[in-house]
Amino acid sequence: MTVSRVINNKAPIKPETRQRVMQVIRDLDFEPNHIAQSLTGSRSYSIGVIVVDIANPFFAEITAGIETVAWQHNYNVILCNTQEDPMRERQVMRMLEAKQVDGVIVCSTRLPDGDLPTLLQMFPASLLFNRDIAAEDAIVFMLADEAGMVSLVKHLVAGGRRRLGMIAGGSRSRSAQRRLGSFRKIVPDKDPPVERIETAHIRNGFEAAQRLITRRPDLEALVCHNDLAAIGAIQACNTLGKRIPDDIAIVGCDDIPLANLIAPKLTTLRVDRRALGELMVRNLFSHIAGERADRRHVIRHQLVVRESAP
Amino acid sequence: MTVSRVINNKAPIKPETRQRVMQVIRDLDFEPNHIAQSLTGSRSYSIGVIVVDIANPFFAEITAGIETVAWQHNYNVILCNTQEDPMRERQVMRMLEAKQVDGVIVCSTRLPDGDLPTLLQMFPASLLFNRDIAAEDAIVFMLADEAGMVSLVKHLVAGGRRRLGMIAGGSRSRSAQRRLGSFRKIVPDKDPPVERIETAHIRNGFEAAQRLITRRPDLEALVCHNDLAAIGAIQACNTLGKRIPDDIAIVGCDDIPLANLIAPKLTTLRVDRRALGELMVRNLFSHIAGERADRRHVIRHQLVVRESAP
DNA sequence: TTGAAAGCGTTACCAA
DNA sequence: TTGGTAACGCTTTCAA
Repeated sequence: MTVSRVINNKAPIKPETRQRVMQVIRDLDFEPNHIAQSLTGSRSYSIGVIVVDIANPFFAEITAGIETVAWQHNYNVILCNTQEDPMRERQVMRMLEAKQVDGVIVCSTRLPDGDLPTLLQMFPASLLFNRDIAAEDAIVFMLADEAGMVSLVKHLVAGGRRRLGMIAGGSRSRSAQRRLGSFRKIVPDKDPPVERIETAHIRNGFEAAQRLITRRPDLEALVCHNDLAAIGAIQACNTLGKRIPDDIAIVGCDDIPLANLIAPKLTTLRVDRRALGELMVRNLFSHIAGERADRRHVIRHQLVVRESAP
Repeated sequence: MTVSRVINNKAPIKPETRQRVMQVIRDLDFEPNHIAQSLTGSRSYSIGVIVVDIANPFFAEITAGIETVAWQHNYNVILCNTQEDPMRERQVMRMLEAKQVDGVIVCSTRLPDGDLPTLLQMFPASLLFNRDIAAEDAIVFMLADEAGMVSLVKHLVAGGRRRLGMIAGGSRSRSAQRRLGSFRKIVPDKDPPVERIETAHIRNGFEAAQRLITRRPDLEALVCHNDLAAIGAIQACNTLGKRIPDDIAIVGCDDIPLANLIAPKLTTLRVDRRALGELMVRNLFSHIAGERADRRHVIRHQLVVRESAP
């Protein structure tokens, strides 16, 4: 008991006793058993991080940020990769409950709206990234997709470009819906040409751009769902003999490393993933600590102007 | 007790009792408490994965492989990012011990040889990736850097190239030492030109290649420590007016996504990171299960021939 | 200021 | 085939 008090820095302890205990702890190389600590019901000092794909650099960097801060708070991270499988996500949550985690961060959940509240309330605290839902106590972090699109289009229009087209993302992706919706709303043209691609990869971006430009050779700019699609679009322009940015401007989203390496360098939107991860855990922890902070957070992209749309 | 037996599928249980218990478990939505299970001393059903940088796609993909198989075995992964800090690595291990993990996988440890055995023996099972050490019970997975270099050089020589140079990695990196050593040993030239770069990034590769080519304009091929350096070298060749692969061939290592996107596409060495991760946990698990499998494993790269050195 | 007793949810062991 | 009891290593509560 006395030892427990020393370890947890709890009064009252006579300074001399404390010293003596500390010495023995050192001598014995004693490390308190977290498992037993958790069992007594207080804290497990671990949080669950659920991501759809840890091999995706976007989530890997967020996770890196999360882990850094978690470690500073003496917490560890139980990493769960769902591989986009809602079933798996559900199982993972049950497992995290059994492991008594003090909180979860769920990135881009694939679970239906209806299931989320019930599942999340198994945890003392929960945070959803990239999924807006009116869950009772969940913290929500959203990317400001609409605002990002606004800054992109404003930048293009300010550069004197009027006829814009878009290569939009998959119809089931919510962020794709938000970006496309916002694009349609603010673009000068009332009925802008749009091509949807189910997966936003280079190949699809290439083909979509070819179709778009062939259909509307007078396009002055192409807004792409993400950088990969934009890189495909750049290749399509090369193939079709369109000069970038003189004939047509190209913008993407994400600022992947390649965006700054390709020629021409890509104008795009960036969000500091690592900082985002750090911010999210901090929020989760203050929630765990019972502080009632804001529950809804909107993270804005930063416009990165490069050669493809100066 | 009876419930425990049902959960763990242990005899003897009357089938009818089993059914009755199962039903109640379903009705109550009962999930056994892993924490308590761990405390009784059996298994914690979690393993620690220690990586120097989870934001590095190389480790992120290995981790993805590990997580997949761990999940199949009902295990979870406690992810620890050491950020190349040996101190942190030591602390992380103590923490994992306190968490009673059943095993650890340590990727590219930065700890000195002397400390490793003591630290690793805290765990029921341990696996080292990319660090060869004669630790008692640790499993060791090594990349066959030497063999990879051999296949690279053989390929270049078979293409009729004799005068090879190398952009080698940092002097403190063991894999850089192995690759450079192997290069020197098998290259036709007895004293080949070599430039070392401390961090193998594009910028450094660019500069090193410029120096190398300026010093030895007759070079027929450049072997680079990794793909990033190789991409820098490609840019340097463009700057200096050297045509690839006609004037000079370039090869890298790693097969990062960019290697297949850049022009010319890069000839390089690949290792299937995800499969490697899966292989490693499988090994760890059979070790945990007490099966005495091989303890030392060498993973060979695969030569990927592309345009930069056909 | 210290420590004895009870309890956290499970499993090992043994008795019924 | 079943279930009572002790034990895992800690913290909470209460008494000394």
